[in-house]
Amino acid sequence: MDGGLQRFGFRGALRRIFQTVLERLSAEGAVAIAPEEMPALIEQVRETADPKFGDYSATMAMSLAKRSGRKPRDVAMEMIATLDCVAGFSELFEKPSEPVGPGFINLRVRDEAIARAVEQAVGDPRLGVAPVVGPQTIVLDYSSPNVAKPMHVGHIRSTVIGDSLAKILSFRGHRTITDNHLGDWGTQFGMILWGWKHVRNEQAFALDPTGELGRLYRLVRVVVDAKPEELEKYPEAAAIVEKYPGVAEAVLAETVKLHQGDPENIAMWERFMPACRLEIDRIYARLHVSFDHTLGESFYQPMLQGVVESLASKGLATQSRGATAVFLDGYEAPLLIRKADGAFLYATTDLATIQWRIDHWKPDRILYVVDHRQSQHFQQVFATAKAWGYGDVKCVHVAFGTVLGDDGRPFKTRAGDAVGLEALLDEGVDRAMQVVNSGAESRGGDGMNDSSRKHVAETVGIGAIKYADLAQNRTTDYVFSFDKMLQLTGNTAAYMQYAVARVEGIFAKAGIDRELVRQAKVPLRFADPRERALAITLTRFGETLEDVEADYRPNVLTAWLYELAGVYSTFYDALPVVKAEGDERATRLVLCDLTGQILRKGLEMLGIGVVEKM
RNA sequence: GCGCCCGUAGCUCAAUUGGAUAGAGCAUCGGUCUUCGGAACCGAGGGUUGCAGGUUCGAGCCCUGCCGGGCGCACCA
Repeated sequence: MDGGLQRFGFRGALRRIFQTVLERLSAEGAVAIAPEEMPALIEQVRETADPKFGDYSATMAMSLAKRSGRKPRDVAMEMIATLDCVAGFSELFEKPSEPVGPGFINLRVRDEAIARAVEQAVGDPRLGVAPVVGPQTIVLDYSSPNVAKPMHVGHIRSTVIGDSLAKILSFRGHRTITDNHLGDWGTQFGMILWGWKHVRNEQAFALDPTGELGRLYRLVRVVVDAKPEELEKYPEAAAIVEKYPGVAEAVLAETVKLHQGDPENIAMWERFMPACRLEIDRIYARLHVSFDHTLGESFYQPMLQGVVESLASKGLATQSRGATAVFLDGYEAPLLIRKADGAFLYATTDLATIQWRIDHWKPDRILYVVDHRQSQHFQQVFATAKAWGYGDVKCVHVAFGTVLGDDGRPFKTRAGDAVGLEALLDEGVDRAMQVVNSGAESRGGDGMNDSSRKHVAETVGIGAIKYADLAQNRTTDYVFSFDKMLQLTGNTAAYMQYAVARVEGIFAKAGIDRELVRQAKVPLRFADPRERALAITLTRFGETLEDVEADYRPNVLTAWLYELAGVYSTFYDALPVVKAEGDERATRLVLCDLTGQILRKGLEMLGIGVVEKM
């Protein structure tokens, strides 16, 4: 017996132990606890803020004491007395003598239990991470670029965060379905259609299809949206306004025709789409991001009429000012699902998408990794879906902030356009190459040839861009800075990639077979506190992933990996590994190997590559 | 006007969702070591968490009111 360690990890096992303790206290009438309160209470078992308090602490005695009118320390004392009686407790933890302060119960994991956990993890494909209790089917909707316009810096967050969450949830044991909900059917396509019909450049299209489509999109958008004074800056657009009065209406009319199946517009759409798809696929390939499905807005087009009719038949949708609208309590503006001119809106598509996903995939959850500016939209869509009868699925808007430039303003080029994603990746790789070269020079050359340097620069450059985004709490805006993200110290991709190369380099350099290290089955002993500190950190990988899922925040994982790298550095700096002997050497080699495996796996789940030499 | 989000060290960010002395990196200053990959390690200074109240054993986190910033609010996505 391992006290449930392999199924739940230390924290999970301890939470179950405390649940038993609380149930017993409740049954004895010491404190009344309703079953539905239990999850929140046992979550009060967590890692200590400071190692001097032990490894885990439980704080629920203090809140429970208040309601039962007893002294917090008395309740804590009673809980401590009960701990012994719970199966598995004494195998894993040392018994605390008494509560600390107002009623903290501090717990220390037995060294032997840590050793067993590390021994088990080092040869385990899951690295000791317990699979989630109660796996679910989770749809992740992310990236979702608009195919009519080039991908820009704004798409990086959704793509990178979504990709990472999918990998993490999947490793946890959930069934994940990733779906790229392409914007391939909206008004922006009406702009391209109108532009193509009136001001196209066939030659340019033949050479660079998406370049020409992008030009048309930008041009027509200016024509439609720009204020008179802005038009002065765009003579070409001004000329079009002059020549074609009523362009705005004409653009919308093209969209309506597309939506109603006009053969000419459909044919153009079908002609343009392949080039648009190739363009974005090239970027995904470079980011190493892929999707299980790419069902764009157009996929749901045949269902939209039915969505509106269904909502109307249930009395949810009504006619208002010529449009079809869903009025919801608590919102001033209704959710519009059909325009007065007959065209459908993205709310309509979003509702059809929920319906389709539920019908075909039966998900427990749908996550939308989308810009925070759309939070009201999603609130209304989710509320409408629920009223419509699709309330069983848990829809979550995983929102994130805006990418800002060094000046704190939204990240734009000097001309005021959004920064193209591809150019951004190129610059990141170029700068990484400079870092790689200067590092090689300072060491007097390192034997890397051009192609391997190129590979390292690509891995480090792309990794830096992704990591900088993932390392930041997604809810806040973030300042994009190449200088910061490419630093070699601190919480950056390069530092983490270097950490992996350094850890794993030990084995190659010393000619040690890692498989033998894993299979040696030598009982681990921790003679030095730095060995123990590293070992217990290694056992918390699963807890970290659990916490990532709780709030869909990859930065929880980056922070923990960085902490692990730091704990490892302290260990490695102070204690010889290869030069050690006997059990000491065996113990330290296992710790190094597992550190390398976990850092590598962690970066993999962030979508970040590693290199052997850098 | 209504609604949502944000305000933490000089700068960029954390803070286990109400827990213990608010932590990192950069920058500044000091120290270690005959390099198992020094792109290292150890340490110091630096904070009235925008302001003022409130709730309680305990508040950066919850409530109220201000100040400052961002975003959204009927036919774009």
